Amino acid sequence: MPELPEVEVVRRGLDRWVAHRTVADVEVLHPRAIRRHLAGPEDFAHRLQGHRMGEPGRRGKYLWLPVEDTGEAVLAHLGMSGQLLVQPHGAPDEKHLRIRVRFTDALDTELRFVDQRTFGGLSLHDTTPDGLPDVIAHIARDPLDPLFDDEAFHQALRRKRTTIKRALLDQSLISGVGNIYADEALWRARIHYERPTAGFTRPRTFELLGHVRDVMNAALAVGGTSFDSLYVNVNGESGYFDRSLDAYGREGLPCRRCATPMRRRAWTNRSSYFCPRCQRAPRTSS
DNA sequence: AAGCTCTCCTGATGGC
DNA sequence: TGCCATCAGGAGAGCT
Repeated sequence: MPELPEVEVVRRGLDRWVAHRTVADVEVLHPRAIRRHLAGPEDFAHRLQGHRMGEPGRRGKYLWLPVEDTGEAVLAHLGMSGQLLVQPHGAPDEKHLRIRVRFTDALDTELRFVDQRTFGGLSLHDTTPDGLPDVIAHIARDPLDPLFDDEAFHQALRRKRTTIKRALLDQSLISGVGNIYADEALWRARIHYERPTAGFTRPRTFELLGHVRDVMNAALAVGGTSFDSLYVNVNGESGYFDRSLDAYGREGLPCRRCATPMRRRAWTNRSSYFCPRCQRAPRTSS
């Protein structure tokens, strides 16, 4: 599941293989992949044709390619299973190929959006003066953004009447964190996912943010190492980081700190993985 | 009105 | 073997 580190690896791939190329034509093979572009597939293709792509940006799990001369940007979200692949023209179509972008240059590669579960998609939007696509103005800065405000995040936690994992997944408070990295950071910080945010002390918040950044940087270090290999990491896979996970998916396996069997709990139509000894439940929850 | 639940989608997997 | 249920989950719509 692509979260911030995986999306950042994709952004680097786009920067290397797609930036500064001019679009020749766009083929939309599945309408759902373009549903956030309300004007439809023909409009999407027409607005890109003949225009040069700028350098890709990212905020949280969103990434975008500016269109150099129109003030618009192609916004991409990978959803659960989306991939952006740079492939040779002759490569066979992937089973779940949704959108193909060809370029005018002589490089023998095209950009492909492939997505099995079609939660992701591409769309075109105007950009705000700071270059952000206008539809993601509500998405908070992510923890790897130098302008992320730790103190403001702490104050927001104090104001909320919710629990910490919900807050970590709330993209308007902090972006880029999904189910996997939330569980990983909480395990590292020894915090139970149902702990109320209102009781967080400043040191506790700052420590948690440190763990969020550490686990994301560790994933980037692994997934980002080979992004210059054309067909490997331009695609949103997390590289080999899944071998390094301490919490996610480890139900029944010994906690890497205290050897207590890890647990999985149903939580908001998904799962939370945690160590029942290192991450004690708050009194209010059972 | 903030906070929570529901829904979209497809393929892998497991039970009977 | 076939059929149905379950699970994976990001994010926004919609409900309370």
